[in-house]
Amino acid sequence: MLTECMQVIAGAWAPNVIWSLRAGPRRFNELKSDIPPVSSKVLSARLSELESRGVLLRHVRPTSPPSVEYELTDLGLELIPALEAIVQVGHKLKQLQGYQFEQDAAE
Amino acid sequence: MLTECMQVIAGAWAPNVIWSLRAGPRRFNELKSDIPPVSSKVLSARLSELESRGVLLRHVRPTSPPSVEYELTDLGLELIPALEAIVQVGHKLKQLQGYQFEQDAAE
DNA sequence: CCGAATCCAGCGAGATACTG
DNA sequence: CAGTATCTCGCTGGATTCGG
Repeated sequence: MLTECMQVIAGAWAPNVIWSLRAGPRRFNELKSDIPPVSSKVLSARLSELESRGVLLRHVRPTSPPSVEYELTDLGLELIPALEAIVQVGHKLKQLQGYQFEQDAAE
Repeated sequence: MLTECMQVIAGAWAPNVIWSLRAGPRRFNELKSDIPPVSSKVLSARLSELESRGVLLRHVRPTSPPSVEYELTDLGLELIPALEAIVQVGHKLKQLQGYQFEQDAAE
């Protein structure tokens, strides 16, 4: 069970995508800006995976230039507290024993 | 921040190890039995990583044959609710839209 | 029983370039 | 703007073997 369920947030930058969407819908290039090291290819792959898993929704607006918005589903929103809990533990580990993390500007 | 904190549960079978230890201390081969597909090498690697990160403790008992127990630290225990939340979402996705998971005997 | 050492293969991520 | 198409490369995990 655990292993399969973990697939929901598997893949590079998947947690970051969910994290970036926690405050509301965002567009492709906004997400790309939120997560500088991610490439278009990988971001695109992750978004389509997360969509097919029911974590997020994709809205295409027939404007010119094209505009696509992504937002979390109700189920996707339920992942936020989980990620927050992990971040909490990470923080405490950092403080308690000076565990070295790499630099990362994003909250 | 998120990215570094996620490192705490990174690596194959790391979440499973934490999951298996949630009910109390377990020995190396018990963990290996709990997580059939994991190899000794990887389990060993993961345990030492998780130990160095402060997620779990390693107790060596000077018996013969050797006996080593692993148990979660307080910080490690804080990860349990996070994993449970993810499992909850996984379950709901499975039910709501018949998303196909692979077979897995473990709870 | 609990690992460490070695070797190897695969997959997935990164870079780059291109399109509607 | 929002992706897709290739290609390469490196890491990580699997299998196996050996040791305290």
